[in-house]
Parts: sequence; C-alpha cells; structure tokens
Amino acid sequence: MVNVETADRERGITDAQYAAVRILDVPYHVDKPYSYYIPFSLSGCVLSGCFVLVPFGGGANRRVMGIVTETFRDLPEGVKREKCKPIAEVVSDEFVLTEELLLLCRFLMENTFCTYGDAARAVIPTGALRKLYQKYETAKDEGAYALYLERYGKVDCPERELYEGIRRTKGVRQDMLEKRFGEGSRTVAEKLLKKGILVRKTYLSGTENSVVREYVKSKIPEDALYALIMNRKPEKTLYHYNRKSENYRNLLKKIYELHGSEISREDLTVDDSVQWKTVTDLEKDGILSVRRIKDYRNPYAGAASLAPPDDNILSEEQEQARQTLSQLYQTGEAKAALLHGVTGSGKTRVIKAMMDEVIRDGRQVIMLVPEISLTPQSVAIFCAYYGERVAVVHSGLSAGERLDVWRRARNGEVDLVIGTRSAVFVPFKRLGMIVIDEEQEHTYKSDLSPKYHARDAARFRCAQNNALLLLASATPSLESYYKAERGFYTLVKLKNRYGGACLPEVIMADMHDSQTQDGTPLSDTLACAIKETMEKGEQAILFINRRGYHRYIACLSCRQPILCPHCSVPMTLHQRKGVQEDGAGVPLKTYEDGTLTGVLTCHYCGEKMVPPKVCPGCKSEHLHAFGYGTERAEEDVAARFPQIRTVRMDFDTTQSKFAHEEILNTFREHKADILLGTQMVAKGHDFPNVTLVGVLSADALLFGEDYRATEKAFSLITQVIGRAGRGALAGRAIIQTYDPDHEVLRLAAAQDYESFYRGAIRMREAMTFPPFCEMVLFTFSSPEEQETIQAAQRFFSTLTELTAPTGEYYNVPIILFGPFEAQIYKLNERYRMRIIAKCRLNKRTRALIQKVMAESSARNQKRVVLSVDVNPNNL
DNA sequence: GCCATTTAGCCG
DNA sequence: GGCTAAATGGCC
Repeated sequence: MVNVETADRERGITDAQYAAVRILDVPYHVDKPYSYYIPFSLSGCVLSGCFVLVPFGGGANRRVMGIVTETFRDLPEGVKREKCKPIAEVVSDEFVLTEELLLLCRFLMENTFCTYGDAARAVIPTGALRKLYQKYETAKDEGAYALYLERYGKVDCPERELYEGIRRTKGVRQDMLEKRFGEGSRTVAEKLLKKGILVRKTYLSGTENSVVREYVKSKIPEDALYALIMNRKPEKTLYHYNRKSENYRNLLKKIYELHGSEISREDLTVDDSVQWKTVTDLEKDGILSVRRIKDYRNPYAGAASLAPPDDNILSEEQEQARQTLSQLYQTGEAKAALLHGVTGSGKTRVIKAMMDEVIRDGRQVIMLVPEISLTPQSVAIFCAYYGERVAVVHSGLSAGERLDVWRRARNGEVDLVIGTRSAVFVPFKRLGMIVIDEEQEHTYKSDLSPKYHARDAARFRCAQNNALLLLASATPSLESYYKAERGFYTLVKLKNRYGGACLPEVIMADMHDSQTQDGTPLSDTLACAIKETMEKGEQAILFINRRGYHRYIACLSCRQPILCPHCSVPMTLHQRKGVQEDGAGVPLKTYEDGTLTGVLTCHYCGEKMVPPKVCPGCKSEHLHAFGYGTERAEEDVAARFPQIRTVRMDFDTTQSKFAHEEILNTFREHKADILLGTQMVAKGHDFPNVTLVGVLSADALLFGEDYRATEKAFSLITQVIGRAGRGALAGRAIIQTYDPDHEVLRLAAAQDYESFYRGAIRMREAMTFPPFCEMVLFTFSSPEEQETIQAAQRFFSTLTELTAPTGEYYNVPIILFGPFEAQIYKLNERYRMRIIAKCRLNKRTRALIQKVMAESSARNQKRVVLSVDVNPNNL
C-alpha cells in the first residue's frame, strides 16, 4: 500500500496568504512569476512545488495550469492587492516538486532559455499532470437566456439548433463541437460566446494514473457461503441470493476453497473460467469483498531473481581508483570526478563499489547510461545486487511505469535509478551520487525544448545535495577532460585492461589498394581476416556508420539527388525488411532492368516514397543509386561468404520492442558469426569470443561537417576497436580508409586518448570553439518564408545594436554569425533561418539574450517559432 | 497563448 | 450604425 509522503506538506508556511505562480504554457515574454492569493478554502494546501489551476488573462472562465514557486505572508512589492486573483484549485497532491527540483527548474530555464513551464514539464514525468479541456455551456444568468429568446428563440436557425443541442447535452467539449454539431458550428458557438449566451469553461480531466491491484475474498461466513453453493438459502435470509447462472456457482466454489484467504484478480481469472463481471456483481450483492490497492508496475521485477555475481574483488588499479573516489565522497561536499579508463578496464566494477558505499551511507544514486546500454544484460548485474531497491527508466516504459518509478524514488523505496537522460530528474530526497556512464555520448543532450544537457543538470543537483558527480568514459568529451585538466574535476585513470587482456592489434586497409573499385564495402584485407576468424570459430563485429542500403538516388544527367518534398534533403533508399514491413503499405517496385527497388525514406521527417522512374528535374531516365549503408554491407558479406550467419543491428532492425536484445542474444549465443551495424554495435557490449572488428568506412566518419566530427570519429573507432579481444583470445581490428595516415585514425588505433586530446583541444582554442566559448544557436521557423527571414533579421539587428559600443550591453563579448539559411532550409513544410552566437554564458550575457528573446517573442507572428540550442549536437 | 481592445475597411 | 478582420497590449 502506498502512503503518499506527507512530510513535504510540512515545509509550507501554513499561514501563507499569497503564492508566486509560474504559468506552464505561456510564450517567452509572458513567463514571469505572478502573485495570487490563497483562498480560505485552500489555506494550508498551497505549498511551493504544487501544481495549481489559476485564472489567467481576460477570459472570465479561463483557467490555466501553473506551478507554485514560493508562498508568502505579504504581497511582494509592486503588486497591488486588488489585482490579485485567487488560486482556483490544487491540481495534484502527489506530484509535487521538492525545493531542490524547483531550483533545478530555474537553473534549466536560465541555462537553456526556455520558459519555467517548459523546465517544469521536463522535470515531472509525462502523464503526471492532469490535462485541461474546455467546454461550451449555456450561460446560466437570466439576461443571457432572455437575449437568446429574443434573438434566436423564435425561428429555426443554426444558432437556435446549437443552443438547444448544447442545453440538452449539458455542454459540449470544445474538441467535440464540430464532430457533434457539424462544420461551421465553431463559428456559431464563438458568436454566441461573444454575446454571452454561451460560456466556455475549463475543466480538469482524468485522475491520477496508477495501477490498482484487486484482491477478492468472501464477505460472509464459510457456512453461509457453503449454503449458497448448495443452492440453499441460509437460514437467516440475509443474503438475497438470486443469481442462478453456473458462473456464479463456479466462482463461489473457488472462493470457498480458499477458506477465507484472499485471491488476486489475476489468479482468479487466469484460466478464463471466471469473468470479472461476476465478481463485481457478487460484490454488489454483499457476498464478496474486493480490496483495491494502488500498486507499482515493475517491468524489471523478474530480473531481481538472478543470483548476484560474487567476483566483486577489485584489481589493484581499480581499488586505487575506488579509494580516490571514496575520499571525494567522504568529504561530504559537492565534488566531481572523471573516471577515464581504457575499453575493458572494468569501470563498471569501480562504479558498483562506489554505489555500495553511497547506499550503505543511506543515500541514493542515479546512474545515467546511453539508451543503447540499457539492455537487460547490462542492467541485470545491478538488479541482481540491489533487487527491489533498483528502478530502471528507458524509452520503452509506458507513462504509467515512469510515474511509478517517480513515486517509488520519492517514497524512499529505491536506492538506485538507472536510466537515460531524463532519469537525472528523479526526486530522491538524499541524493548521494550521480554517475554518467559514457559521458561523451551526445544522447545526454536533449534535442527537444528544453535543450538541456543531462551533465549540467547532474552537476547542479550534485551541488545542491553535496553529492558526488562521477563521469565515466574511455573517450571523455573534450569539455570534461578540459575541466579535469583545469582541476574542476578530479581525474581518475584506469590504464590497463582488466584480467590481463591486451588491446587489439590494428591494421589499416588502404582502399586505394583494394581490388574492388566499384564501391564494394569489403576490402580483400578485411575479407581475408573474416575468413580466418570464421575458420577458428570466432566472431566478428563490422561497423558502418550509415543505415539503409544505398545512400541516395541521383540523376546522371543533371547530377541532382532525389530530395524529400518536405525537407530538401536527399532521400535514402531502403530495401528489405524493417522498412518494407512498417512502410504502411508502400508497395515494392521492381524496374524492368531490375536495378532500383525498395523505398525512399527521408531520415529527417520519415516521408516514404517509391523511387521515381525519371528524374523529377530533367526527366532523364538515367537514375543511379550511390553510396552504401548497413544493408548493402550485409548483402555483400552474404554474397562473398554464403555460409556465414550475419545479424544486422541498426535503427531499422531495432524498432520492435525486444529486437535489440534478441539480436545481441543471437550473437552472444553464437547463433550468428558476424554482428554488423551502425554505432549501436560499438557500445559497451562484452563479447569474449569476438576477435575481429572491421570499420568499413572510416572516412565517412572523419569528414562530417560538425566541428566535433573528428572527436566523434575518434570516440567511435576507439570504442568499436575495444570490442575485440576482451576475453582470453587476442583481438585485431581492421580500419578501411582512403587515408591510412590520418592522425585521428592512428591515435584511435593506438587507443591514445591523451595525444588525441592535446591536438583536438589546441584546435578548439585556436578556432574559439567550446569549451573556450559557448555556441548559442537560434533557429527561426515558420511556414511563411518572408516571416521567417524578417524575424531572424530583426533579432540579429537587435542583438547587434545592444552589443555595439553605444548599446546597453556594449561590454558583453559576443561574436555573431548570420542570419543564414539552415542546412536543411525547408523541414516539414517550415522555412528555417539561423543565427549563431559565440559567447560566454554569464549572468550578463544571459540577460542580453533573454531580453532579445522576449522582444522577439512579443513582436513576432505566432506562426514564427524560435528555438534556442546552447552547444547543439548538430549544426 | 488567449482574450479584450482598438483600428481600419466595407456595406447598406 | 453594424459587422468583420487585422494589429496591439496585458496577463498577478
């Protein structure tokens, strides 16, 4: 049984008269604290962190959702008492933000330039808040009715029809109006609304979402129950038993056999012999009692039954790392450490040891991992150790399951939460440590508003809680390593592979020398190595950083690729399962010459189409497919080695719920010889039998347009190479490239992070890139091209003026670029213009940006959307 | 973001 | 005068 924590109530000032409220869904320039008074009926119920319903704006019945950020006895200065409206309702008494999480919202708002409401919505799990809906109703006052009778009451007209309809049904939901009363009824309703004949009111929908478990037992004495089953009325005819059907008797027999003990709904209805309806009928009759309790959904409950591994003895190097971290933790102050260990050095063991220490100390741990490493295998070890005291959050969870994790964490029922980005917000009361595994992963940066970085949120929370922030990686981000170098983080190193395994030997395969000049993915060097590996009964991983079959289709005459009609990016040609099956009935088409089959897909908006026969631009029939991806590679391997079993892992083959896990299991159990896929194959898996790793197209990685392309290439190549030779067998890796002397490839091959870092950080400094500045990307978008351009231009000139020598912010150092068209100018039927600012994000810079954004938000057409991204993942 | 208010334009 | 559509300003 869940007891809603009541301790939080006590932190509110019970005699508070006023509350500062942030409205959740307001545009940027309206986002500020508003003062409301707490009506007598709610006194003591309105506490900071509560979600509330308040009247806002001109509309008489308009109610909006807000969050209380503060309560006080006296009104703040500058607010007139008579302007204050009362809080209408408290929306949730369960999902209340702690003071710390309120501060975190503020932090997110200031650092990602979102509204307070956006931040609050990010911090609270989706589905925690009830939704608002509007209803049209007839006005109840006499005057309105009189007016209606006078104007519309006597003749047949749409107004009368609508009014009578709404009166009959006691109001209609706004979103149902046109369905119920036909098109155009909206206009009529708005007209009657203006005249005051109809009113629109806001209501809260639904109730809080949680699972109810039901347990059934007999409510009457055993002998009476027996009598009923025997179809005799008990002597004292207390129970008006008039159910004759066999169903009821069967059910009663089952209950009788329990001799007074309870049975759960699941157990009772397991073989379909009992309908739940029968149970509730007998409950109404007063014969059965049903106990209903709120419970949690725990999809990982089964994993806890695994026996905990007992080899938790640390190597000397690991033990040293643990001691350093332990000392940091024991200071009781906010500290941060970067655990830098080569692939296979056993970082997880050190992390696990630290978790033990923190949990023993009565505090809680959050561990962030990239989505990809959230497979049951990698989570199992923690589940085995901590059993019911661990909760896992990943993208596959339902909204309800997420809510339950939140509840359990809040109620102190778990000590450890493992999860992706958003898990950084779980409401632990005594947070002792946040671990970020593979801290350089770009998935820790959100690409939806608020575009926060989980690492920053984690740092803030650790500071608030005097907790330890532990970043772990084989290839740390330059930003973090730089901080470690400057002494902001303690650097802890693991230089050796655990258990005496060696780093793999790396061979560069120069594609110039390869016999195959037709774009075939496999060089002879790699093909030979695959053959040898297979002969020894060992396994291989092949990495290619592009999904799909061919990259794109282009016209040989006019050289134009086929672009997505919505997004102006080249569409990618897909073949075979994955795309076909979910391709919503798109038929596969084969041309007479058999060359182009499959489905063209836009990787940005998901648009699918059959490849055209002629070039849409010049009508030429000479269309040709270029490039290759995972599907083509898979096919080539199959053609070359028909006997080899290959599993492919990329976005397309991992769409269904357990696909990801199944693929890895197939490979782990050696039911496949080769695992081939995109960057998913590079991450954190531990396959002792893998002795060969192939990087099929290293060049495609190196020459990305982003300033972090080489960093990403280094990281991916280092990681994927690290998959080889993790067990007793020695491993090797083959990198296919047209540039075998490339320094980044050389350093990745040697797993020499330090040298790579030196070179890369020098470049960053010379070019003024993070961590030597912040990059702030402003993107304006609108379906109207001119609107977009104007909005961007005005924004740019305001920024320029304010930071000019004569401007208010003359002393803010900032370098501005733009406005220019986004790389993908038209995306999803919206035109997009960009401005980039390089600056230092201090208080003053933030004030400048906030000011310009507020102005822009107030001035622009509402179709124009401004999105801000600090240090974006992709430029 | 929505609503109320203002303003301009059009009609009979 | 009466209506509608488009710009403007406040929201506690």
